[in-house]
Amino acid sequence: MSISAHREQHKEELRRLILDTAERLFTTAGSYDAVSMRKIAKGINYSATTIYLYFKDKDELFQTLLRDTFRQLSRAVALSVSDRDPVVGLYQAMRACVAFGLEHPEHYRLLFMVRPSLAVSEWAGRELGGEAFNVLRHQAGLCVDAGRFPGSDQDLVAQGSWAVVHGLISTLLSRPELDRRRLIEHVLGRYLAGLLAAPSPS
Amino acid sequence: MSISAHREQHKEELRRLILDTAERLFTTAGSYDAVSMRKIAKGINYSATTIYLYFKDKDELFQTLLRDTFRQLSRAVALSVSDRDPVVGLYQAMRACVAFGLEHPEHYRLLFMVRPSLAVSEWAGRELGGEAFNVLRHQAGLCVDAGRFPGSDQDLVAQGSWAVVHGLISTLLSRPELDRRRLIEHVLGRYLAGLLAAPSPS
Amino acid sequence: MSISAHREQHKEELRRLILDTAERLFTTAGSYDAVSMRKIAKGINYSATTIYLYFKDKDELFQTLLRDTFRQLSRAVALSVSDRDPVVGLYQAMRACVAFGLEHPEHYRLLFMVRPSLAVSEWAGRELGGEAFNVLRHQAGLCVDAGRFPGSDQDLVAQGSWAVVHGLISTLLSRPELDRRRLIEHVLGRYLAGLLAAPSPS
Amino acid sequence: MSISAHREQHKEELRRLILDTAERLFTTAGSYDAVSMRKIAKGINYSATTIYLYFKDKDELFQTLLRDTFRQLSRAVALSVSDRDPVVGLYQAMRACVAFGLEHPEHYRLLFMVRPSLAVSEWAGRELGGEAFNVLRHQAGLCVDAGRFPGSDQDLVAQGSWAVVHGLISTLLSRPELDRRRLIEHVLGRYLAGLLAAPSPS
DNA sequence: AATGAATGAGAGTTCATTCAT
DNA sequence: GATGAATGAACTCTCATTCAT
Repeated sequence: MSISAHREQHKEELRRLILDTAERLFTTAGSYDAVSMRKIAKGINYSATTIYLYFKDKDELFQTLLRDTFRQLSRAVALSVSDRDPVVGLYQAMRACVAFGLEHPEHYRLLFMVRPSLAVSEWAGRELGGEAFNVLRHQAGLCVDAGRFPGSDQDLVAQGSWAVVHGLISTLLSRPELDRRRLIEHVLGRYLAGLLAAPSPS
Repeated sequence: MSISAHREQHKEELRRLILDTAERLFTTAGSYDAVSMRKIAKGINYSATTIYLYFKDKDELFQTLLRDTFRQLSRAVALSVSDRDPVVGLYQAMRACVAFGLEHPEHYRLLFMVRPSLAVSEWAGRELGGEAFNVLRHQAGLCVDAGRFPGSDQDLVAQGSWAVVHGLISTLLSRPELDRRRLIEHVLGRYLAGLLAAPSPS
Repeated sequence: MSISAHREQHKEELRRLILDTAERLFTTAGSYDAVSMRKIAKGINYSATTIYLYFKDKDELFQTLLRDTFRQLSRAVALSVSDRDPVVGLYQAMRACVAFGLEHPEHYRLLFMVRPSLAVSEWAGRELGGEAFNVLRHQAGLCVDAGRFPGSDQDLVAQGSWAVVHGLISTLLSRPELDRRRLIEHVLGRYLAGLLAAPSPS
Repeated sequence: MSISAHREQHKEELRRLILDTAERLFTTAGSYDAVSMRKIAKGINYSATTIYLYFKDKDELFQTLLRDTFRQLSRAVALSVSDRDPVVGLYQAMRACVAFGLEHPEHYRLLFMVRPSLAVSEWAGRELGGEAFNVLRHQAGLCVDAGRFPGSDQDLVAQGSWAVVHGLISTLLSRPELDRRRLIEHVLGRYLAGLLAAPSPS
C-alpha cells in the first residue's frame, strides 16, 4: 500500500516535472521544433526514453501542456469577475484575459502562436472558446439583458470583446516599450464606452 | 536581346514561383522550422540546390517574403483613405488593414504568426514605423487635432486602433464561422463611438 | 554486474573500433576533409548517428585520435633515454622518435600530416611542451650545460634535433627502398658530430 | 592572323590568371578540399564554367599547378648553386630547397604531406626526386669526389641532405614563431660541419 | 521504472560538374 | 569564348523514436 502510494506520488511528480520543464523550454524557444525531447530530458536529468513512459510522443506531451495552460486561463478569468454591475464584470473579465496573456506571455504564445499542427490548433481554439470565452459571453449576456448595450447582442459583444482582448495582448507582447496600463485602459474603455453609447444612426 | 529577355523573364517567374510556394508552405505549416528547403523545392519541381541560385539561404528567402508582404500591406492601407472626414478616414484605414489580413491570410500569418520573434525584433522599426501603421497614426492625429476624440492623444489612438485591427484579424482568421462584416462593423464602430464620446469621468 | 560489465566492455570495444577505423581512413586519405563520418560509419558497419554517441562531433573524434597517439609517442621517447652521457642520451631520444615514426607510420602521419595546421595551432602547447619534444629539449640542455655543444644553445639544439628527426621520418616513409639504419645513423651522426665540433668561424 | 594571335594571347593570359588565383587560394586555404572551383571563379571574376574550358576538371587544374610549381622549384634549386666550392654549392642548394618550401608552403604540404590522390602524390614524388633532388645529389658527388666528406658516399649525403631539408621545412612551416634564419643556419651548418669532420670511430 | 544503444529520416548547405545557349 | 541554369551527391549534425535489458 504505502509503497504503491509512494510510487503513485513519484509518478505524478515526475509527470509534473516533465510538463513544467517542457513548458519552460517551449516558451523560451518560441517554437515547437526548437524544443527536442532530448533537451527536455536533459532539463530533468532523466533519460529521453523516460519521457515516453509518461507521454506517448512529443505531440501528446505538447497537447497536455496546452490543455493545462488553458485550464489556468479559464480559472483566472472565471475568478476575475467580482462586481455586481455586469458592465464592470465584463471589464474585469477582459482585463483578466489581457493580464493572463501579459503575465504569462509564454503561455499565451504557446496557446496562440506556436502551432505544431492544424489538429492541435483547432482543438485549442475550441477549448478556449469553451471556457475563457464563455465567461466573456456570459458577462456580455448579462449586460445585454440589462439593456446596457443598446443595439448589440450577446454574441456580437462576446466575439468583439474577445477580439479586442486578443489585439491588446499580441500588440503589447510584440511592443514591450508601450505603456501597457494606459493602452489597456484606453482600448477597453473606448470599446465599452462605445457599447454603452446610443447606437449610431448609420 | 530576345534570348536574354526570355531568360530574364524565366528567372523572374521562377523567383516568384519559389516565393509563392514558400509562402504557401510557411503559412500552412505555421512555423518556420516546419518548412524545409527540400519541401519548397519539391513543391516547385526543382532541385533544392536551385533555390540557392535565387536566395542566399533560407533566412533570406523568408525575409524577402516578409518584405514583399509588408510592401503590399502598406500600399493597400495607404490607398484606402478617401474621405475628407478624418474619423471616416481612420475607419477606412482600419477596414483596409482588416481586409488585407482577411483577404491574404497567408500574408498576415506570415507577418505576425509564423515567426513573431523575428518579425518583431527585425521588423519592428519597419512595422510600426512603416506605412501601414503610419497611416493609422496620421489619421489619428487628424482626428485628435480636429478635437474629435476628446481625452485621447494621437499615439494612444494609433496604438489602440492597431491593436483592435490585429484582434479582429486574428479572431476572424481562427473562427471562419463568424459573420465577418458584422463583427468588423461592430468592433470598429464601438471603438470609434467610444473615441467620439465624452471621456468617462473615471 | 555482469550485464553492465558486458555493456561497458562492448562500449569500450566499439569506441576503439571507431578510433581505429577513423585512424586508418584518415591516414590513407591523407586529409581531414576527405574522411566523412558516413565513411567511418560504413567502415564499422554502424549508422553514422552511432558515432555521435561516442564522440561529440568529427573534431572531437579527430582530437581524441591525436591525443592518444601523442601519448604513445611521448611514452616511447621518454623511456628511451638510458645512457648517462647526455650526448648519447640525446641520440637515443632522437632514435626513439624516428623509430616511433617508422614503426607507426599511420600514427605519425596522423600527427603531422593529416591536419598540420590543427596539430600546430591546437596542439602546439602540448606538442612542443609535451613530453616527446621536451625530452629532446631536456637532453639538449644537459649537453649544452656540460659544454659539449660549443656555440649552440638549448633551444636551438632542441628545435634542430626535432627538425632532423622529422626529416628522417618523412623521407624514410616516402622512400621505402632506402637503407633505413644507414641513413638514420648517417644523419644523426653527422648532425651530432657537427654539434660537437668547434663552431665555424663564420 | 592578328586576331587569332590576340586570341591566343588572351587565352594564355586567362589560363595564367586561373593558375595564379588557384595557387593563391590553395596557399591561403589549408587543404585541397577547402578550395572550390566556384571560389577560384569568383577570384578571377569569371564564371565557374569558364575554368572548364581551360582545365578538364579540378584535378587537372591542380596537377598543372603542381607541375608548374615543380618546374619553379627545379629552376630555383638549379640556379642557386653559384660557388665553385662544392660544399658551399651543396649548402646553397639546400638553402634554396628550404627557401622554396617556405615560400610555397601549400605546394609543399600538398606534395609531401596531404595526399589528394595516390596518383598525384606518386607522380609528384618522382618529379621532385628527378629534378631538385638530383641537384643535391650532384653537389654531394662533387664534395665526395673532392674528398671533403670523409667516410660518406654520394648517395648517403644526397639522401641525408634531402632529409635535413625536409625536416627544416616541415618544422618551420608548422612553427611560424621560430627564428627561421637562425634555425636554418644552425641545422645546415651543424650537418655540414659533421660531414666535414673526421668520421667518428663508431 | 528506467535506460543505453541504436537508427532512419531529414535538416541546411556546398560541391564539382554538365548542358544549352 | 563564355555563361547562367540546373542538379545529384555529399557533407555534418539533430531529431523522434524503438527495443532489449
